[in-house]
Amino acid sequence: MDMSHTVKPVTSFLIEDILSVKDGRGFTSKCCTQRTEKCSVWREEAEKSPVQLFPQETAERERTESPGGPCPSSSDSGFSSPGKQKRSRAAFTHLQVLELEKKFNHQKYLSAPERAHLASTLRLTETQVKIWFQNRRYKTKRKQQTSEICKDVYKSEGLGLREDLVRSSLLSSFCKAYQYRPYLWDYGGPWGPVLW
DNA sequence: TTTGTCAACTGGCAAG
DNA sequence: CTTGCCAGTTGACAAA
Repeated sequence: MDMSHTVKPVTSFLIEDILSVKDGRGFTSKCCTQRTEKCSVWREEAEKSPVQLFPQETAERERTESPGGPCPSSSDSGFSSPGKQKRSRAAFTHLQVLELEKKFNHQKYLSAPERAHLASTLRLTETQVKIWFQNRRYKTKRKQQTSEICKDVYKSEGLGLREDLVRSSLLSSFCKAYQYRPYLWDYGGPWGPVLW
């Protein structure tokens, strides 16, 4: 973990906080409170670089301008409607994902300068790149863990007989289905009464 | 309507 | 104290 280079994060919730915009959950947690205290610093930062004021909106706008072209799945800006604000989820372009994946395959962790460079190259915010790598690492880890669990289950079940084929396919679909829901394994284990 | 995906988020922790 | 990471959750959106 490279901590030698530090970058002030300008996350979307902070910006929303600065602008007194709240999402459904509000910003009352300890973490948010702590970070809200830093808003004066980040407001300054945000004023210096207005492009980061609305990372998601920026990403939306940039998506339409990016070489990959607009992503059909993105239609709302997330900040357009007055009153209750909708949380927006940026959908990165194929090109952006491709480059991110390429970089990820090469290195799992980015230093601040590398992140900044990649962000500017892909016309994303540094926060978006950071979060993407974070999510990507976690996703990889979960997939790996799940596949190992499934492998162990196959082994311990001693599959191979004809009548086990049905169960085998059930196992396959189960392992596939729950690779993104690891917390479901906790209900008495994967073969607990809830599932079987 | 339900389900799957994924960016954005929270909260805790560790490093410097 | 600040920052980034991990683990897990939320919510928007598309596809089935």
